[in-house]
Amino acid sequence: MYHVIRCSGRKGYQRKKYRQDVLFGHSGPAERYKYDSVIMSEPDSSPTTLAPKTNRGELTRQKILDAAEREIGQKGFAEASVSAITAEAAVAQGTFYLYFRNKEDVLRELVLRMGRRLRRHLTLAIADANSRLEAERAGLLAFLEFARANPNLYRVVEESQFVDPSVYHRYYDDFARNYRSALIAAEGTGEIRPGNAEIRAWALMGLAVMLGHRYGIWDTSVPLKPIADAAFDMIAVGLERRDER
Amino acid sequence: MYHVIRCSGRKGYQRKKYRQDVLFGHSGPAERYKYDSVIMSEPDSSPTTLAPKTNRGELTRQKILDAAEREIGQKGFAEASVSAITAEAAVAQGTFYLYFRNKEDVLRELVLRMGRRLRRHLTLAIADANSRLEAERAGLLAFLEFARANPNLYRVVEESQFVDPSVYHRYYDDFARNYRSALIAAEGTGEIRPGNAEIRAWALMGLAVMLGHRYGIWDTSVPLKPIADAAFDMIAVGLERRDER
DNA sequence: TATCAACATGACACTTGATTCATGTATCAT
DNA sequence: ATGATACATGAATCAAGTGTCATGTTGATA
Repeated sequence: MYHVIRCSGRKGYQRKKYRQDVLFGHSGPAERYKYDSVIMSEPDSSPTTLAPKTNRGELTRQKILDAAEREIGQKGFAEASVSAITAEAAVAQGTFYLYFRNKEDVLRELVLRMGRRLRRHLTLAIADANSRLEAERAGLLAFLEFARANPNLYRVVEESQFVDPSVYHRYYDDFARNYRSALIAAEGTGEIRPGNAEIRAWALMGLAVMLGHRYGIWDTSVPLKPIADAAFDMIAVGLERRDER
Repeated sequence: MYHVIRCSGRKGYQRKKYRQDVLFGHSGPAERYKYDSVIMSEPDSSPTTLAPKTNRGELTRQKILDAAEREIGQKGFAEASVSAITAEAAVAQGTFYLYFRNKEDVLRELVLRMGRRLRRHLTLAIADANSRLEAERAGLLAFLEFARANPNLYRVVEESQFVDPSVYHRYYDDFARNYRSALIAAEGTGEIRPGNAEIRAWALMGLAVMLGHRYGIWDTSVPLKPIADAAFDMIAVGLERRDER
């Protein structure tokens, strides 16, 4: 014996404001939702009630994530609606909220995904470089190739800057930290000239990001190898004319 | 003798979709709204009916633009509402639509404003450099200073990428073109090593943009001179260790 | 001081789309 | 089978703004 009334008494419906201060107004602990742990590691350990507990659930979650990557990557965060994402994923709207608290949440997750995939890609590409400079050249090329192959993820990361600056910063900070260490190590072995590794790391990232945008996303026709080589040449040798002698 | 009826018969209300294909669905000529002409020049010559025709109008327009710069710069495009902008500008909501067709329009205008101001700033900063490399160093520092002094405009430009990719591209393309010319000229005089000027230009812009974000916007406390110097050192001399003798 | 563009106002009609929730369906251990 | 738990559904709700328009107000010009 049950009631046939559907969706009548609402209750505390209250739209959350996107971004800024009171990001997730109510739940205190949710604030730390897996950031500190997962960003550098592989497996997903979610402390909230949102993580799927079965294989079926994980599959659905991935379907939604994939759909979101395409939708947000192509239309942008604002234009990509949850309904479009769920339609694309072939699940009901409500299913979305089984795995994500809101649209921001998927975006955050996608930034992490990008971080993991890119890191893996770069690690492989650099694996058999014999020097830092060689790694630099290979890494740059690999980055450009990754950008061209994953324009959606690429855009998602850039857009995260405006949706949740903190993930965006964390994303770059992570890469910067690693980069910096690598440069310092290379200084130590005398492979490169001593210099400010921190600033060099950010400068090199910026260089890669812009070229990735310009030649990976924007202009997808030109071959990437010459681009990487030309940029590498500047990085390695500098603009200054070397005196003949 | 007039009627007291207010706002009754609506009519063809029809929300426009932001961005993409049918950017401004109805009016054909509006499509070309001043892009080709104004982007590089100073004065505002607007072919539509939106341009103010009196001094009073121009003043109001500027008030709105200033308010929009702050609102969009701080809250981001999505969060910045037209009503908040007009409130900040101390004008009525309807006044907004006297000068701009929609929120996108102001953003576009702000990107142009950024372009003009930055160009002027850089031109002045570079004015008395005696070589391309000196100009490079001075320009980089000036850029970082500009970014730190104009965080709102800086963010607006970055966000334009997702609101109207074409203005964003035009913005960078303009700078790239100039930059490229300067590099080619410097090659000609033997001030710098020959190389791919196009790619160098984009690489250098990317480097500046990232450092501007990192040390101009994100971390506003560190002094900028050392940053510019360190980055310049890498640009000029390169990472490669120079063999002694 | 009459006239008329240009400028300004602000209430509100109208959409959009995020989020919730009452209800259903798989799946699996016992 | 039974029950429990996880997963899934999608119609309904409702806050948030955008863009419009009927009506005032300014101020320059004749």
